[in-house]
Amino acid sequence: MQESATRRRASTRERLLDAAREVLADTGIQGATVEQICERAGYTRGAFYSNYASKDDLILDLFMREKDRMLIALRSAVEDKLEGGDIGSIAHVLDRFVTSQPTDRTWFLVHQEFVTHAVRQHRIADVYAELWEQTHREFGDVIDAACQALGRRLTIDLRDATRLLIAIFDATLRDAFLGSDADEADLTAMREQIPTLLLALSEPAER
Amino acid sequence: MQESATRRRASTRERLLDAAREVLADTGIQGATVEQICERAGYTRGAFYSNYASKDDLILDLFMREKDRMLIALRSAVEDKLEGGDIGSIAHVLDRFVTSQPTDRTWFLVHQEFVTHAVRQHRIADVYAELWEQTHREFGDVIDAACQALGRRLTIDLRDATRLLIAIFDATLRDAFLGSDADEADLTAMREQIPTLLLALSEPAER
DNA sequence: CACCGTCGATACATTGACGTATCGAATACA
DNA sequence: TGTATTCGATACGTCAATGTATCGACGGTG
Repeated sequence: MQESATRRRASTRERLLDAAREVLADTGIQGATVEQICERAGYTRGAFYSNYASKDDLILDLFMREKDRMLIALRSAVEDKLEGGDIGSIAHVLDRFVTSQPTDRTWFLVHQEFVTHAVRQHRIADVYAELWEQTHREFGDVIDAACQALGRRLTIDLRDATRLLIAIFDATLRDAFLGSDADEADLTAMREQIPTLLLALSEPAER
Repeated sequence: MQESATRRRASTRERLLDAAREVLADTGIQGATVEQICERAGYTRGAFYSNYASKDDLILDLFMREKDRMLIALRSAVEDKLEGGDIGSIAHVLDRFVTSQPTDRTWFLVHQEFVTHAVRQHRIADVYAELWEQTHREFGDVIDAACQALGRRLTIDLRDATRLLIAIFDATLRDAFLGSDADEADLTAMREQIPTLLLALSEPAER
């Protein structure tokens, strides 16, 4: 059977992708060399070229894996938050949702590269577009549900509200890592702002 | 005199920086080669090494020039808008201010590189910090003045409001360039949102 | 247990980017 | 106009990264 062979193959690919993620955060896509990636993964370049045709090939694979992982995490976070039924304050819902997102330096840098690369290359842009659309949908659902649970209705378009919150989230991460060399972003300020903002942008729902 | 000599020198540096800006937008900091930059500037590598010790050296110079240019443009835009005395609606003030900022693809990509680089390298981070702080101050002044002129008072911290608007601005650019390969970002949606947002986040000032 | 195929390591040739050293030309100054 | 200096071009050596080709080892299979 080729099962075991391909399983081994899948395993080394995982290790290569994990290593690529780290190296990429350190030195950027262009700065990362195949050798660095292999070294960190515990392989030599032979293993690499046995699995990927080029660095670009691996990058694309990494992007797709990142996208899938993010969406899975996002979706499970949404389900955790929404299906509990026991929704507390609007602060709690969004707060726990937001803090369930990865906020570490490596993640930020990888996705920063992701965006930049996507703006330049159309092949990547397609992958990103799907991630983007799904993220919007899931995030929008949470906001929507939170408002309903609190008996409020947005005074602006749900889509705009979603974009707004995502924008705040991204800017907060960026500012955090620009301002300090901590490994985790400090989100306390944002966690206070978001509920305030949502209250300001909604009104009691007529019933 | 050495005046003319240094003037010539300054001129080639300008051309090198202009070229670097474009190449950098195309291929990123790491991807850009000294040769590419020189070629686009109409020089050979000899001219480069006569002016800069390394690519990093030039990058730092470019960042400082970009920073200075941005702040000058920002400041003159603020003066234009505020000293007219004839402030129309809140939409007009912020609208004209926001649209006075550069919103082209090259600009976006260069500053995307800028941020990513600053997160990784502390020397760059210092330059960025100054840009960031000044931008905040200028932008905050505009918001403040706009509110006063309209007889409204923010219900949230001015600093938070500023961060909010900048976050929207940045996210709008990013989304625009991710979504299409246009050379100029479409800002119409944002230009409608911002006044709405500011109204929602302020109340009539007691007088 | 022996065979076969896959996977990863090693060695090699090639490319291209870098930085230096040297040369020629343009420009300033007497 | 002659001379000195500065700036940019050319040519070179060096080094690092790439991709390929080959070899050995390990694992599945009859």
